[in-house]
Amino acid sequence: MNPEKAQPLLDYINKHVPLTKEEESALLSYIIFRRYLKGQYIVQQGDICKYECFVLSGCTKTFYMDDEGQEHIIMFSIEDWWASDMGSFISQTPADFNIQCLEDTELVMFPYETIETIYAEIPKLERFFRLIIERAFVASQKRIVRNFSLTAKEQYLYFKEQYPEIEQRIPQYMVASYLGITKEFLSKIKSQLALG
Amino acid sequence: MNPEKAQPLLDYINKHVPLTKEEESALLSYIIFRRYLKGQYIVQQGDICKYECFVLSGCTKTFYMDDEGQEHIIMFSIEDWWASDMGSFISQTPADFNIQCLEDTELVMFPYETIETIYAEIPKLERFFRLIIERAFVASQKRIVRNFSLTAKEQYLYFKEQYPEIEQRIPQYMVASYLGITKEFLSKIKSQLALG
DNA sequence: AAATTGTGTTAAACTAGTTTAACTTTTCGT
DNA sequence: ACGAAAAGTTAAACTAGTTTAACACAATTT
Repeated sequence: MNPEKAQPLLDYINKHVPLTKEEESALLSYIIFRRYLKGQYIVQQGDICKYECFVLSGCTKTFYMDDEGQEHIIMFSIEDWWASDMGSFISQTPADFNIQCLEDTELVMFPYETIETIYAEIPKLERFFRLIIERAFVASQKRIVRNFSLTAKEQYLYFKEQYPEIEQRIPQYMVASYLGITKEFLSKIKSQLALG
Repeated sequence: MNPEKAQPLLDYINKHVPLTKEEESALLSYIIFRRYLKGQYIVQQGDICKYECFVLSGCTKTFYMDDEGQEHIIMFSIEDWWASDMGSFISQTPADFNIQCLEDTELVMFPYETIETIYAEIPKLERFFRLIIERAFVASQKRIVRNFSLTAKEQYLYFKEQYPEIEQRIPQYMVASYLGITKEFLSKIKSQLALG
């Protein structure tokens, strides 16, 4: 892939595991640049997730539809974040999640067919992925803790504080879905906060 | 550490990444065997978590105390599972969680001071930890999904089905805490299930 | 400029799960 | 075997968050 486009990814990787020029160009030969339009799906529930995606620009939501047709947003991904259904990717089984673009989005895609080659040829990247998945796991556990111990209002305030950029870029009903509450209740919370 | 005691760990690792005899004995020189009694703490909230622990026998609970002094159980660990506060371990910051033994428990402990040496000397183990953390992350995400979309009764039935061994070994109020509901409500759910 | 679609608000009726409190049963140390 | 402590049950009053439904206000499309 085009080395210029890949710079934000290389910068991100180099923060965790410094790569040589040779390793960088080896990596570039195994990954793919791709552009999606707002509304397009990167992964659809039931499909096999064939890529782990690093977001260069734009914004995606990862969500699933429950049996009643209700959408539940699991995460948003913006610049320098990852987007994939990891359960589907690592075991090549049908995806639980949809990943859809909320803006025009540019991605670097790590294909499943080349990921083992990448690990074998550039062992530092096996370390890199261990490090970022460790952090993702810790973040996921902390989210479970918040679900248990915070009220909806507290969770909303936490979201605002942690992801102020994201709140600006997405409609409020998606924030509600991410927090696991109804849009009506989030509206109520916001009007309470506006007064007090 | 004593190779005989370590066999369940080696079997577990070999399922993911087959090790040579040399690699096995190198690993054994870096890890520690330890026994804890029922009630003892392996990690205390606020301390630095210095070990990642593999459970050889026994059972632990990982939990935290909220501001109101309420205990919230995050996970149980039995034979062939891991127990640690990964957030604390990987960045050597104060632990969010307590880990306490619910039975007399035997562990293999991977010390923070030797973990980088282990990765450097036995690169397969960097792969091994990547693989198990990937799975842990996927499991954690699935738990978030269940929290969002299942009722308390459904979550209880899921727990029973997934971890029938654990339910036999721990008091019911701890199951309630793990599910994020009160013991009184779990009691009600069970009596409903006993009828219908 | 009108019409449609997507997004946000308000309020009343409702429900899943909590709180409190009194009670029963089981487990455990001596 | 006994008493104390830990674990589990029941039920009534309560509350955080849902549902439904009607309305308001953009933003796009025609």
